[in-house]
Amino acid sequence: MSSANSLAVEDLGSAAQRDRRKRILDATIALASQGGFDAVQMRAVAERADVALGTLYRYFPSKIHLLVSALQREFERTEVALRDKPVEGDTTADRVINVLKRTTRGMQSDPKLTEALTRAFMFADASVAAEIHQVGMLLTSMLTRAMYPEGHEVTEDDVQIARVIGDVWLSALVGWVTGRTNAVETGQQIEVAVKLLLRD
Amino acid sequence: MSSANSLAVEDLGSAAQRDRRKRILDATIALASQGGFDAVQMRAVAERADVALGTLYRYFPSKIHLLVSALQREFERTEVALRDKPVEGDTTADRVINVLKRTTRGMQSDPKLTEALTRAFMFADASVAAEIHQVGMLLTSMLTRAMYPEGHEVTEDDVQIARVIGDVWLSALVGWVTGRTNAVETGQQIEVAVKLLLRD
DNA sequence: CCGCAAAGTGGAACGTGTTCCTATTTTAGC
DNA sequence: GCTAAAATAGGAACACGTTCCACTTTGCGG
Repeated sequence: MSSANSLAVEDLGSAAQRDRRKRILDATIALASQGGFDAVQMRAVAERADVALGTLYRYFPSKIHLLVSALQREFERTEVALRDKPVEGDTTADRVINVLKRTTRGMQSDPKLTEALTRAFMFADASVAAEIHQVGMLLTSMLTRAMYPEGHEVTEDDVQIARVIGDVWLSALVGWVTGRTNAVETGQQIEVAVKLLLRD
Repeated sequence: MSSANSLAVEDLGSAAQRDRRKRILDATIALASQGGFDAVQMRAVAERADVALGTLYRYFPSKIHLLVSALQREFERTEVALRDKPVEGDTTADRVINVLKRTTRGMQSDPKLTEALTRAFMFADASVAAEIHQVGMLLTSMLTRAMYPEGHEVTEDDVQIARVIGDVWLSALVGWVTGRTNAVETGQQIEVAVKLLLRD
């Protein structure tokens, strides 16, 4: 189970190792941001991160692991940023829509990067389940936090609704990434779904 | 726009060409069914379809196009089968759930094939937009037909709801394909979403 | 400080998707 | 039926993800 996973930050003992990991993810983001999924080439990442190819594979066992881990780091940063700026909006639906639109806008401001991360996420197979699960939990918790003001209890139903919304958001993102929908339509799609799901 | 698309059946003049196309898609399905996405290797498909590699690429410009076109053909067959057997169920939600569960069961009976087709669908980039769009339309129309008995007018709102349901179904399928959820959970996920979305 | 196990380096090598090129076969128009 | 164009065959070649190996460096327990 754990043999094929990416090395998480907590697993890394020395500062040099944490730094290597950071350099690798930075290089990944930079290349993705510039040329999308195809531009994230393992040799290029290794070179840019000043790391041997074998080392890169020691930290991240595949290109997909690498990109999903990069997504995870970005998402964690987004979540921290959200914690600082509590969500505005009077109703549950409004707050959720605001969170999603803010996040979506952020991603749309760097289309190539979003394309790379989204496609990696969707292409991931069972070996990336652990990393994918992490991202899914982050997304769900971002949404449930938006649904309720501080301290409110979150029921199992709420989690299910959040998951459904997360699913729709992902599908909308995929549609946008693949050029089937534009930014406006993506926003509408999310709004429709949230309003339908949170109309109480 | 059209330069990079797969050759559709309508584009093919001669019977020999239609037959080649069919052989290629048959080979694709067979290989996918047996070994999943990775087993669908272009050389293997070409050999099994008794076609040169160059010819394969002339019919389908990439592995993704090939698999998405195979998905499209399978989906069209599913839709035809559904037309014959009208959906049972008293409420809108029941009918939609039945259609989706029936389709999902069909896919789960051939996990490798489903894995191959689903991953191709999710990995597709902008160059496959046309084929993807076709599949999306098929799915939406399957759902709207399930929502209403014959002849009822379908509003824009209905289409939007159908799209949201389709999104959730796809995400659920991806979760199942990647081993994050099992068959039961997948069914529940769909049921939850449909009940939330069609509760009027 | 030594010695050794773990981690990292540099690069060759392999598999599979994709491209390309040259013959050969099929098709269509006359 | 003949010929030019299009389609197909057969296969070499290339790109990039991935694996592997021999060597060097790092870090740590004694």
